[in-house]
Amino acid sequence: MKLSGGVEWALHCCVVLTAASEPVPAARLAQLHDVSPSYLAKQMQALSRAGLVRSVQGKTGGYVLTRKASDITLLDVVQAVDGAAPAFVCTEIRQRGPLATPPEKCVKPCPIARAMGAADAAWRASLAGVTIADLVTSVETDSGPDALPGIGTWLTGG
Amino acid sequence: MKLSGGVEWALHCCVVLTAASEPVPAARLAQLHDVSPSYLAKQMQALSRAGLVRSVQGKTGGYVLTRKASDITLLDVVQAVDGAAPAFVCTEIRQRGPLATPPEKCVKPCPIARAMGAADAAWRASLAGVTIADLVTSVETDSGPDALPGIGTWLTGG
DNA sequence: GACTCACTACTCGGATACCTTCTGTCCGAGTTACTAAGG
DNA sequence: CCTTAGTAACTCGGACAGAAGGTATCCGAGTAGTGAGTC
Repeated sequence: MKLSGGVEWALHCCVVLTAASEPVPAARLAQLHDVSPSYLAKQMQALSRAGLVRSVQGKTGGYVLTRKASDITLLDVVQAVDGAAPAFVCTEIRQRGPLATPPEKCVKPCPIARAMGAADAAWRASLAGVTIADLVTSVETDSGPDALPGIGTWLTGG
Repeated sequence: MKLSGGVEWALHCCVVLTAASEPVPAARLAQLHDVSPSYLAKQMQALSRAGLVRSVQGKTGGYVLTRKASDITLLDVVQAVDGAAPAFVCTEIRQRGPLATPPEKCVKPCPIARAMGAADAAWRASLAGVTIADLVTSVETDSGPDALPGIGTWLTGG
C-alpha cells in the first residue's frame, strides 16, 4: 500500500502551474523541484493523457492547465498518475475451496469487499473535496502571498 | 497504490477463525481457501507478530484469535499485514531547488501533505469503524446463520 | 495398573529465489520561432 | 520595407534498462501427543 512517488511531483506541478499563464516546459518544472527531468516528464504525460494539462509543442512549448484550479481536485491528479484502480481487489476466494459459497449466493460483493470498498470511497471522497485552488490558498497562508507569483515569474522568465 | 493481496486472505482467515475454538493450522486455512499454504503462513505470521492471533505449536497446534471479534478492527488486520506506513510520504521537495522554501517557514507540513494525510486518516477511520464481528454478522445475513459454524467444524474436524 | 521416558509426527518461524511493478533514462517525431535572402 | 523559404533549436511522446518490493517456496527449530518399557 504505497502511493507512487510521482504523485507528489504532479501535485506540486499543478500548484505552481496556476502561477504561470504561459506554457512551462517539463524540464523547467524539474529544475524548480530539483528532480529527474525525464521521470517528471513521464508524470506530466500522464496528466496530459488524463486531460488535466494541455501540452504545447515547439520552441516556446510546455504544459498549461486546461481548467481553472478550482475545477481540479486532488483525486483527479492522483487517479491520472497512479491509475483509477481501487486499492483492494476482491478475488472471490469465498467461491473457491471445498466449502465454496455457491455462486447463486454471491449476488452481492462479499462483506470484506464491501467494507474495503467503503474505506476506499471515503479516501476518494476526501481527495475529491480538495481542489488545487484550495492548495494555492493554503500555500499563500503558509508562505505569504508573494511566494507563488515569484515562482510563476521564475518559471516563465529566467 | 495497490494493497497487498495477502490482506484479503488474512481478513477471511480472521472471520473463519471466529467459528473455531480450537487452534487451526495455517495449512488447513489454506486448504479451505484454496491458496498457497506457504504464502498464507507468511500472512499468519504477520498477524501473530501484531498480536492479533496466538500461535500454538505442536501436533494439535495452529492459530487462535487473541481477542474477541468485536475487539479486532479491519485497520488492525490491514496494518498487521501491509504495514502501518502511510500511503503518501512527503519528501519535502518544497525545500529543494533554486526557489526552495526556507526551513524556518516549514514548521507545518506542506498543504499537499496535509490534504493527503487527511484522506489517509479518513481511510483509516473507515477501516477502524468495522470490526471482525461486524463482518461475521454480514456473512450470516448473506449466507445464512449455518454457514460459519459449518466452516468451523470443518476446520477443526475433518 | 500407574508412572516415566524416548520417539514420532506435526506445528510455527525465518531465510531463500522468482517475478511483477515502479523508478529512471534515452532517443526520435513534430512544431515553433528565428534568420536571411529575394522581390 | 515586406514577403517567403529555409534552418535550427526546442518541445513532447513513447520505447528501453535497472532496482525495489511483493509473491511464492523451502527447510530447520520447537512442541504436544503417543507408545513402549519399567516399577
